[in-house]
Amino acid sequence: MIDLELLRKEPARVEENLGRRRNPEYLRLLSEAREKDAAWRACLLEADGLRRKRNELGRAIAGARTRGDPSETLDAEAKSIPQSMKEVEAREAQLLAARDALLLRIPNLLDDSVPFGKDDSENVVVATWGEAVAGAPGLKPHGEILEALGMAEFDRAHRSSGSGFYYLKGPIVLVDFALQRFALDLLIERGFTPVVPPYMLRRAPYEGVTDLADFENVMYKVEGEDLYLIATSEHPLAALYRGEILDEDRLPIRLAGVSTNFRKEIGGHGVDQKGVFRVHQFQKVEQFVFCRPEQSAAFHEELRTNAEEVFRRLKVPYRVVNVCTGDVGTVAAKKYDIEAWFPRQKAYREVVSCSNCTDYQSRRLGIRMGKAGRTGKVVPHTLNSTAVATSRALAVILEQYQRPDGSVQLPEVLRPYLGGLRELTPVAAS
RNA sequence: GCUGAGGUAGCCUAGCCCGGCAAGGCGCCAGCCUUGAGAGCUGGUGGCGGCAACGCCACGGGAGUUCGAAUCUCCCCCUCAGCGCCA
Repeated sequence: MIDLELLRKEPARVEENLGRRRNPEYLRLLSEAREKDAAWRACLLEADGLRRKRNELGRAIAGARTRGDPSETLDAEAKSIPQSMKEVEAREAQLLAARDALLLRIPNLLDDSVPFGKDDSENVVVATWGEAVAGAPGLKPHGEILEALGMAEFDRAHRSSGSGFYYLKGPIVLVDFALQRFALDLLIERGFTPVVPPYMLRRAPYEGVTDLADFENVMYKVEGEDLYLIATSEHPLAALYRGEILDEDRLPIRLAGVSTNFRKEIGGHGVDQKGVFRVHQFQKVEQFVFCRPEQSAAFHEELRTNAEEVFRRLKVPYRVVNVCTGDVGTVAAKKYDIEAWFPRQKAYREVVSCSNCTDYQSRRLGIRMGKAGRTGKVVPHTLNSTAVATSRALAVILEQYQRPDGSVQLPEVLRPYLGGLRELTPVAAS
């Protein structure tokens, strides 16, 4: 949620910023929210006046009765108030609810450094690492390799659970866990506290962390319960301190979330329909930070550096893009994507998303910061970034490290976590 | 799932039976005192609206009764404890 005070004081600035998202709907929401706010304030004044009168009369009646001198005139006058109050108070509540509902649908304000553009084709490359070398002609898609190795069941998973699901079997499971542990150790070394969060959240906290449209498009809802399966551990981590005042002396808070993530909508189908690149369920180690407002730009770079380090150590070439205004999403003020080089597809594809959400999530979640024992009005900033999503990392490793004979070498950096396993070779079919 | 106890300001608590301006403590801030810190003493302390004077609001949420609800009635939510079930 954007800052209401800012909207009142500098509406032109807010409007200009929202305009950069090139969606006229947002400007409409904005002007409507301003109208409702003004109407609400006028209505509040009116209601306050009535309440004042009621309180004064109430006190007069109580006083008269204490003196043993009840007044019928006062009683009669007091009786006439509730009727008019009912109407005004209903209008006031309705205006406030309408304003807040509008505010919840307005996206975050964009950072000035976000490039202007219509969609992901206009994202701006800000860094590249490693050499993007096209793979040999015989390279197989990662899903085919997994099946050939006997380490995945796609057809059976599609029958048991539907498309977008998979069984991983055998040594590839160890690689999945190794990736998570490798990323987690790297983050712990850099001051992050590992966290296994709830994999389901109630609706109210969930509305604090995400775009309302996600509820229909992205999230799985548990039938008969007020619970949603998490789409990323970012969400329960953001909700961890909902409604609390963070002690500013204990900021920043660096958390490393480890979870399975569930997503209903998984995007278009392409070359790698069979595989783990786009799936309804995957493991991820996530970076999350609560910090002072003035620090968030620096932390955004820190999270990006950590994520880059994961892929450098895996020796997977990548590039970093500054995601443009049309592609940045509702919650983020600025977002970097890291795109790994897939040598068979001869393309860079997204493996990491790294966002500075500024005060948007904190404000929706009612999180403030302050000194111990005092109430804070300052709203802390939140940031999140993938460290590693194993589905995507496995996909790129299976392409990058594939050998002509169909076996797959494993990244050296994972060896401490693999108990002597150095390569993937076919296992007996079952 | 059953039974019980609860939800009051940044935190902890009283008030509820019996309706009439929400009391106290901790913490925090300021002043006094002190070589300094602490202690002690005094005052202050949340949100919203308003240029301001000031007003209103705030007792989990909603509805009702009433001139007036933390307090009475109804519905709902959440937390904790015990029991049950369970990897």
